[in-house]
Parts: sequence; structure tokens; C-alpha cells
Amino acid sequence: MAQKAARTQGTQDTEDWHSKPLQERPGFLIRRLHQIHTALFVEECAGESITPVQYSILSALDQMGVAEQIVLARAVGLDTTNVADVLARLERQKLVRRRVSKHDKRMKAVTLTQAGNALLQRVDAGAARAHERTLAALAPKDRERFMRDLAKLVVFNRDLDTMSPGVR
Amino acid sequence: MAQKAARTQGTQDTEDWHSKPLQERPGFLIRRLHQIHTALFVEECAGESITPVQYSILSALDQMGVAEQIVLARAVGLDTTNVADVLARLERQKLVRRRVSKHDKRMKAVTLTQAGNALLQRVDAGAARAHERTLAALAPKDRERFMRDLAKLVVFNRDLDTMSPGVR
DNA sequence: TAACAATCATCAGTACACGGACGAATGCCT
DNA sequence: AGGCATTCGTCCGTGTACTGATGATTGTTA
Repeated sequence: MAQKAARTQGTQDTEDWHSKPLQERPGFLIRRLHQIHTALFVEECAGESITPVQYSILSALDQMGVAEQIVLARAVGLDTTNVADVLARLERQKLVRRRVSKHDKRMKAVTLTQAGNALLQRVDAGAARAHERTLAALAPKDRERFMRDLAKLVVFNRDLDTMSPGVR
Repeated sequence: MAQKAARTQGTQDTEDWHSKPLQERPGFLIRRLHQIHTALFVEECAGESITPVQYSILSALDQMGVAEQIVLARAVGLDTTNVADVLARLERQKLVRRRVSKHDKRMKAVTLTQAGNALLQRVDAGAARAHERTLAALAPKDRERFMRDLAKLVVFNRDLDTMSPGVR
């Protein structure tokens, strides 16, 4: 499908691709924006030593109450290895608790501790500011549309990264 | 302007921020899109064992001819530690060559080898396809606007990540 | 010229991010 | 019940990404 929408100005074909400056390549800009947001997040949450990914996991946990690692992995869009890694760090800081699930002894049920919950509260405003600053260069209208497009791109490709198999 | 457009679904203030689903947070979506593009890139360049970052560095090198590590770092938006790390891998694969600069013995001048150039050629089409697929969910018009906004966001914040000091 | 600050690369340490392999537990299927 | 594929977590290895510290070199300035 979709085999040759060349011709319309931009969209040059694979030919002269590598002469395209980095600044105009989607992958490059996406990576850079990711870096920028991470830097802003850490800056806004200074003193609390937390990262965007950890914040995502804690947030998800807050919204879900209890969750197995694999459920968490799907929720935040990471593979299970990575989630286990991050959770180990969070557990070391006593922000979450992990215990073997009673129903299925293969699984580990994860919960937020009080400390975890408290951290989430403290960090909340900083996280909001970081997100706000990330998009600050766009006018409100553009910002909303940008977010919609972003969501569309992510949803469209949700099936091809990490947790490909049993999604559903 | 825009001081409390609450009510209209989105844009709530920092208050109930953490009740916002992950799927609607900029940082989350940006991270996911970055993952997706990386996955697509690797998939499209299968067999050639190369990553987007390595491709960026090789591309930059191709466009610049020769470059010191620090120049390269600024060009691709990475810190010098990371660049040195990636370059070490590329050098191990004989894709680049590093030698101490004659003018300034603190610096290392980096060049593309023939193998590096050849790899760049081979990978080019795959890289283009990956970029194309990353944005496939958007109509051409939306795609262009999205890219413009993306560039705007990155430029707006160029000074706060990594190579902050001597950038002009 | 001799002390000094700045610059560049590297090293060590930490954190994300993934694939592959493995053991334990589970569910199914005969 | 016994076998067997699947699922879940973990371990190992690789690759990005940054901070902080260190050593070598350079440029400046007293």
C-alpha cells in the first residue's frame, strides 16, 4: 500500500534523502524533543531525583491501584525487562512494593507505598510545568493540534514496538 | 492570553494534572514516538545492524567531511561522552577513523571510512522508509505542519540541553 | 616564563531501552 | 494424570544518554 506519492513538492523520494539536513529529519527531531523534555522534567523536579519514566510508572500505579509488572509494561509502553529494571530502583527507594501474586505465582503485584504517593504529590506541579514548557513555543491552538497528531502517530503504530503479541 | 480555558475538555491547570491519562501527556507521547521510530528504523535497516543515532553521526560526518568530536556532538545534539561512546563502536566496526588533531592535540578528528560511506549508501533507502512510516498516519499537509511544529519546539529549547555553554 | 583558567577527551557511575535465553508456574489437551 | 506450549519474571549482553571527575593540552595573564 501507498506506493508513490512523490511529485507533490516536499516528499522527495529515497534518492536524495541523505542530503537532507538532520534538522529536517523526523527521527532526529523526535529524539531531540525527547531529550529536551527529559531535561526540562528533571530540571523542574530538581531535588526529587525522579525521571519521566519513573513518573509514568508511579502515575500508572496511582491510577490502577495494583498492577502486575506485565500490565504496567503495557500501560507505559515499555518491555518487561525495562519495567523490572525501573521497578527495582523504585523499590530500592521504598516507593513501590512488589510481592508475588497469590492467584498466579509467576506474576508480581506492584503497589505504591505511602512514600511513593507522597513523592507523586510533590512532583506533580513540576511535571506539569515541564510538559507546559516543552510545548511553550506553540500557540494554544497549535499545541492542541500537535498533541492530537502526536497521539495519532503513536496509536497508529502501537502494535509494532515492544509488547507486540497479546495486546488485546 | 489564555488564562483559564478550563471547561473546554483539555488544558486543565496544574491541579488535577496527575489524573490526566498518560496517553494525553506530551512527554509520554514523545517518548513513545521516539521508541516507535527507532523500532521502524531498525526494522527497515534489518541486516545492517545500525541505529538512528549511529546513522545521524555517519550522516553528519558525510556532510562535513572531517569533524572533531565536539563539533560532531553539537551537530547531532549529544554530549561529548555519548558521542565518544558511539564513535568507539563505529570505529570498532571500521566505519570511521579517529586521529589526534594536528593543530590541537586535545581534539580528535573523525572521518568516514570507505566502509562507512558504503554502509551509508546501503542504509539510505531504509532510513527514508522508516521516516516515512513514522509519519504515515498523517495526511501530507498535516505531516508538513507537524514537522514544522516539531522543528519549532526543538529550536526554541536548543539552549537548555547538553551542550549549553559555548553555543555561539 | 610561570601560574592559571578554559577546553577536549576519557573514565566511572547511573538510568533508560531492547533482544535472547532461561527457569518457574500455569493452563490446556489428550 | 502426564505432557506440553505459553506466560511471566529474571539474567546477560548491547546500545543510547547524561553527570561528575580526571588528565592532557592549550591560551591567557600576571
